[in-house]
This record gives sequence, structure tokens and C-alpha cells, in this order.
Amino acid sequence: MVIKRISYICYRLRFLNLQYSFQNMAKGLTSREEDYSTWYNELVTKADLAEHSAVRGCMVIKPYGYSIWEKMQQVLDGMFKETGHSNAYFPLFIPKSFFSKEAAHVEGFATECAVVTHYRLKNNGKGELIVDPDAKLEEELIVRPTSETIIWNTYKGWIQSYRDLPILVNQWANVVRWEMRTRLFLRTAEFLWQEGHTAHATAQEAIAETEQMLGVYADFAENWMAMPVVKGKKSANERFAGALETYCIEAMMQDGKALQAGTSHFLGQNFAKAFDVKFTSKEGKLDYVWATSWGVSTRLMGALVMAHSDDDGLVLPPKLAPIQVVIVPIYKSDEELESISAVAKSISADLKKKGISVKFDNRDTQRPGFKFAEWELKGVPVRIAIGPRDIENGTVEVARRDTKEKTVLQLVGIDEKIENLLNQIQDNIYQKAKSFQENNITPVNSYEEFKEVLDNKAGFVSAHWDGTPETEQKIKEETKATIRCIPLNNALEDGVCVFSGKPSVQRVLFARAY
RNA sequence: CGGGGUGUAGCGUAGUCCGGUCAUCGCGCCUGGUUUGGGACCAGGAGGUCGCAAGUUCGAAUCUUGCCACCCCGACCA
Repeated sequence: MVIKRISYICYRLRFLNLQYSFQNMAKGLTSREEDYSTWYNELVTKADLAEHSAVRGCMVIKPYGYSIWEKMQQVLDGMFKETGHSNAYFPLFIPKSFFSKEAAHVEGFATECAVVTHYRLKNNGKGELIVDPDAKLEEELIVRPTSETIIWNTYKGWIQSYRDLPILVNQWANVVRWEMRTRLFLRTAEFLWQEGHTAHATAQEAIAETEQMLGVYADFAENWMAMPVVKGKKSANERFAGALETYCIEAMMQDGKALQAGTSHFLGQNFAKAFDVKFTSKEGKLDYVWATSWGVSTRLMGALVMAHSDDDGLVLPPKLAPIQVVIVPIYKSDEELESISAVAKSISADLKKKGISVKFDNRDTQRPGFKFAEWELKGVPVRIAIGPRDIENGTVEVARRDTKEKTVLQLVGIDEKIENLLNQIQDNIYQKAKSFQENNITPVNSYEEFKEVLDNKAGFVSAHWDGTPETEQKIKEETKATIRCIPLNNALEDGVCVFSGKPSVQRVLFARAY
């Protein structure tokens, strides 16, 4: 079975020269997890810096992959602006002393920081470049793992009065976290993200902002990525370093594992106190500012891949696909190509008028079957094939990526039919993911059942928990499952903790996670 | 950073136990021809310091020692 599977994947990939490292797969392909890494190759690849261990875990985002990220950025950015936010940019380097100002924050990030200690190289006389020992920085600089500290250091100078609030700022940036173990897309040493950092006069307003942005993320995940998510709060163990409350959206991948897809933090007055950011209120009283921060990263692309892909490659939701429709001509002679091209161009023009992105794949270096497979691997939602038969009949063959169905359609009104089809596909892949999610959230009432479901069914387990970090920690040690979230709008229900037997007022979601 | 595993052409591999026609095969790549409605076929061709460095030997991909890199699991985490 394993061998068959590997040879199948090799067979598919040889055509695109996308072969990945299969050496581990030979040892046992137990989940679909490994398959995904092969598709990542379409979008992203590990940086080819094998001889430089210092940069292991960095990624190269290929043009096709980056175009998906650009589309995500564009949509999210629009949503942030609609909710009153503006973009800004803060430095990549953060003085070490900034970090030590917020105790929980420094503890959370201290073990994964890249540190700049010198500012110059020199020739050592043997023709080798070395770090100039005379060029040591007086204070080391941290390459930002997140920007709370440098931003709050800046906000101090921006805020004096309640009239200066709120500050609603977002930044698109790269950050670096020196993780012990990296995982392509899901946990790379360097990643791209956006981080929103807001400052407010009251706790209520900051909490409302935190919840609003969680809503924006959920909206984006469900309506653009076609990926259902559970909105909730993190338990104390999983909370962001320095936050009073961490809200998150949790998505379920096709193997049943959970992926944290976005977070929104209520930071209270922690950073204001650490950086001494006070304002004078309407009543003339001096108080610390209330803060939030929220972010999503290139991990969303990993989520997109793992939520929808099938054995033939990526399945992109039409709303985020860089190419929504591809047209493949089938021809023998130049004359045939000419008449097909005329039809293809007219269809393209009509679709483009409707804002649909179209690619006419008229490469003469590949055969049609190859192109079909290649565009499927890349997840293009709709393919139109046009051959001599279609020219004769005034038809085209339309294939949809999500179900692989092919239909022959009349040319008249094709633009509207395609537009409808794209909407249908968007809806269908969401519904498919939604029913998968619903079928894999399992309520359990005993610890035996809890373990049994985790091992045999996977997915999320909905269980009573006594609310203590100790219980959560023990469950994690024994089962590798963590509390993904305490769902918002959770129904209150009296019960007993599956682990400790102590009373509990609500169920929380446990799962094994990426 | 702990445990396990693996390094042979762009990718995937055979060969390693037992040293000597041993550098194998498939894909990809290049050239020519025939093809083109689901990943074409035929013929020819290019491409390798067998991870690196020492050592043993008449002789090392193969044995010894050291080093390096990568992968998986764990701890950590968006």
C-alpha cells in the first residue's frame, strides 16, 4: 500500500519535476500529512541553503504561491481599512532592552530570538571574511519576532490625551522566530504576516476591537478561503505571552488535526505599563492605555492547502485563485489553433469584463493532457477545453476542479454560466469542509471515550474540563491533545471534567494540533 | 537540544552485510521525427569528485575514525 502510494505520487510529480524528498515516506505513510508537502512545492519551497545551517527553516515563496498570498493580503487589507485601520511600518530591529520590559512577553519569546551583535565584516588577512570583533554593538538588536515592544515604545510619543485615541494601526511585515523545529508553511523561521496594534481609552473598547478583528478573520476564513473555523478563547496555557485574553479561530484539516489560523489578543494595560504609555481622560484623570494586537500569517496558505486539497493537487477557492479559469486549446493544425484562439479570446474578453481572471494556455510545448493535469495540480477552479469538435458545434467543454465533473456547454452566455459555476464551486468547497468539520467534532463524557475518539476518529473532541491548567497539562502529556479553544457562544451545561471528575460548566474543544 | 534514520546526476533509486566489469535503473533535460479530446511514442544525446576529510588496502560508493547536512519523533510555536 505504502509503496503503491509513493510510486503513484512519483508518477504524478515526475512530469512537473516537482519531486520532493520521499526518503521518509518509504518508512511509512500513515497520514495524508506527507502528501501535502509535495503540493507545497507548487507554492513554496525550502530555501536551498543546505550548507548554511544558520538559515535552515526559511522558505522561498514561488511566484504562483506568492500570487495567492498577494490576493489574501489585498482582501484582508480591504477589510482592515473598512474597520477603520491604517497601515504603518515599524523597524525590523528591536533593542534588547525593549524586550525585557514586559515580563511575560520576554519569557515567551526569549528562547526563539535571532540576535544582531555586530555591524561589520572584515578581511582576516587570509582572504576570508570574518565578523569584525571591533564592530560589536553596545546593545544587541533583536530581529522582531513580533512588534509589540517597538510599537508601544513609539506609541508613548503619540499618546497624551483621550483625543489621541484610539490608534488603529496595522503593519504588513516579515518576522523571525528561531523555532527548534520548523515545518514548511506552518512554522518557518521567517514568515510573512500582518500584525495589528491598537490603543484604546477603555477596556471595553479594546475588548470590542479584539472581538471585532476575530470576526474579520473568521469572515475571511469562511467566505474567502471557504474554510470553516471555530471562534473561541484560548485557555491560560495557550495564551499569547503578555495577553490577558487570546481569541482565536481554529480550523480543522482533512486529517482531523487542528490548525490555529488566526489570533486576536486583548493585552489589557500590560504593554502600556511596561512602556509607560499614559493618557489624560475626559475627566482629567491619568490612566494607562488599553491595547490589542491581532495577526494572521503565511500559515493561512498552509491551511488553504490542507483544508481543500485532494489526490490531484490543490483545490483553490475561486475567490482567492490567482487564475480562476484556464482555457486549453486542442488542435492539430495551425488553422485549427487560429479558429480556437479566436473563440478563446472572445470568451476571455467576456470573462474579464466580469472581473474573472483567465489564462489562455496556448503553449505549443505541452500536450493537452499534460496541461489538464498541471492546472489541476495548481488548483485552478474551472478549465475550459476547446477543440475542433467544439468549433463545429459552437460549444466548449467545461471542467470544474472541485468535483472533476465535465460538461459540454453552448457558447452563448458562457460568461454568465462560468460566473455562476465559480460561485457554486466556492460554495461547494465550503460546504464540504463544513460538513467534514461538523462530523468530526465529537462530544465525549469520559476519559476513555476521549482517548478512543482521538486515536480512532481524530478531529475535535468536545469535553468538560475543570478549568485548571494542571488538568490541561496532564491531558496534553498523556494524549498530545491541547485545548484548541473555549468556543464563543458556548452553551453552558453542567457536567464533570473528563479527567479530574471535578464540576464543569461548559465543554471545550480538545484536539491534536499542528 | 534529546532519541531514531538517511546521504549515489535536477528528482527518485540499485549496489554497502561479503572491497575488484560498479557506478544501476526510472523520471526529468537536450536533438530529430511521428503525435496532440486526460500526464505521448521511437531513435539518439548530455549530465556523477558515490555528503566532506583522514585512514586501512595493490585496489574503497562498499571497511575504520572524525566531521557536515537533511528527514522523522519529542520539547517549543502563528
